[in-house]
Formats: sequence, C-alpha cells, structure tokens
Amino acid sequence: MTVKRAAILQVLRESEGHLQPDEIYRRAKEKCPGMVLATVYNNLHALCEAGLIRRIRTADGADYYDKTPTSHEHAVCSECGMMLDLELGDLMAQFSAKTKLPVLSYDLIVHTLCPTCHNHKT
Amino acid sequence: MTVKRAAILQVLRESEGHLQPDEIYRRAKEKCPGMVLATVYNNLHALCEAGLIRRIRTADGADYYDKTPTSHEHAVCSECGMMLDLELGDLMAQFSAKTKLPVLSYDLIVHTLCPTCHNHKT
DNA sequence: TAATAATTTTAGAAATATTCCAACAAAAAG
DNA sequence: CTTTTTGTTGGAATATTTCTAAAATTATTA
Repeated sequence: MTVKRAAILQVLRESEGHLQPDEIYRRAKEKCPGMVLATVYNNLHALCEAGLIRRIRTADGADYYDKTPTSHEHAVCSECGMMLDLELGDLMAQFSAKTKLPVLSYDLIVHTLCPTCHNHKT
Repeated sequence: MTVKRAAILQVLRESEGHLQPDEIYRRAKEKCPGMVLATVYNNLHALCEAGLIRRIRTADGADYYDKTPTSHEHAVCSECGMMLDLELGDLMAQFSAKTKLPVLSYDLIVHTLCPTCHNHKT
C-alpha cells in the first residue's frame, strides 16, 4: 500500500460511495499533487483485485468505483444519474437452486426514477 | 431502418446472442464492405434507443450487445468469459415492495464458473 | 411530379478513456 | 553494503467513443 494508493482509497472512503475515475483523479490530486490519471486507473485496478473496492458499470455508459466491495444492489435514476445502495437480502439462493452454478459475486443495477425526478416529470 | 443498420441488427440476431462491438464490426463488414466502426457504434446506440437490442457491461470491462432487449439475467464465467442467458422469473417484486421505487429495467450479472472451467480447476 | 425543406444517417476527425511497458524505487536476500 | 527481486509509476501508445459537417433520404408544398 503506497502513498498514492492510500490517497485514492481514502478519496473513495470519504465520498458518498460511488465515484467516476476522473472525479477520483480530481480529488486525489489535491492530496497528492503529483497524481496522474494513469496512476488512478492502475490503483483502482489493484484495489479491485485486492477486494477493497468494487467496480460498477451502468448500461448507459457510466463507470463508477464503489467503496463497498461486497456484492450488493444499486438503483440508478434514469433522469439524473443518482446512484444509491440497496440491500435486498439473499437474492442468490434461487439462482443456485435453478442453475447449480456457483455464485462468485453478482452485480444488480435497477434503473429507476428517484423521487425528485419522478415528481419533476409530472 | 437503413441497410447498414439492418445488417448490424442481423449480425446480432444470427449470433449466439452476445457480441462485443469490434466483433459486430468484423461480421457486419462482410455483409456491407463500406462499414466503418463509428457507424457500428452509432447504430448500436440507435438500436438500443429503439429497444431492439440491449447493452450489457460486465464489471471486468467487457462490453456486449444482446439481441434480446428485455431485462433478463446473465451468468458470466470468470475464467473463460462465456456468457449465457438466464430466466429467473419475477425478481423485481421484492425490490418494489421494499423501496417503493419504479423499476424501469434492470441488469443482473452473476459471476460464476461454467462447468467446463470448474472442472479444469480441479 | 419536381423543387425544396426538414430530418436522418454516415463516416472522417477529434476527443476521451484506458492500458502498456520501460524506467524507477522499495524491499528482501546474500 | 551490494545485488536481486518484486512492485509502482507515469509518459506514450492504443483503443474506444463521440462529434460534426457533409451526404443521403424522406416529407412537404406547389
């Protein structure tokens, strides 16, 4: 764990939870002025590999890194892009039962409308 | 629906179901020699927009387009990358019940080991 | 039906995102 | 203390995606 890697991890942990690489870069550069975008990518990879953070990709193209490394559910607002964590509980029991395949991890993204955007649309 | 767009759609429909943009490009170029990668991207976007196909992005970086446009589940082998469709049934009932948010669509990817790779690992 | 306007599609260029790899640094072994 | 090994860094190369001006198509009007 190097200084720069620690800085990147700290940026995520201090955040609301879900950040895109360029935003991580912007914030990490304030802690470590010598930071470069490639280093952010390298270390996000390494941190994923180490199981300390998690990569999330939405169908509409956005890439996020999540400070919570365990499998869980995300809701994304289709209007404003706001992302929030969910905890639906043991979702994979029926998967294993039906398929007999092992579940290493899973990613579930639900596209929804957040209350704010839902109201705006009326 | 133009000639090129139709060709791209046909490539997907003739496939096993899940292709990456560059592979779609390679196959579509055989049908339409004037095909260019940017046109593939443009039309994949348009086809998604129109609800004829669906974009899938896995956490490990691969981007696929799926000929089946409705929400369904995918299993991806963490060893070989093989992707297959699943049908788990009404998964979103508990989501709505818990969150009171509308479900526009959802993406579920389960990381697993396909039987072949599972055997190889022993 | 021909002329023209509005819309859509195309694809080269530009921008952006991501990865590679040679140089560098830190840690471990001799 | 020197050498070897392992891991990190970041500039450059590559890959991916989007933008935009031109071309093609479709719709409108006379």
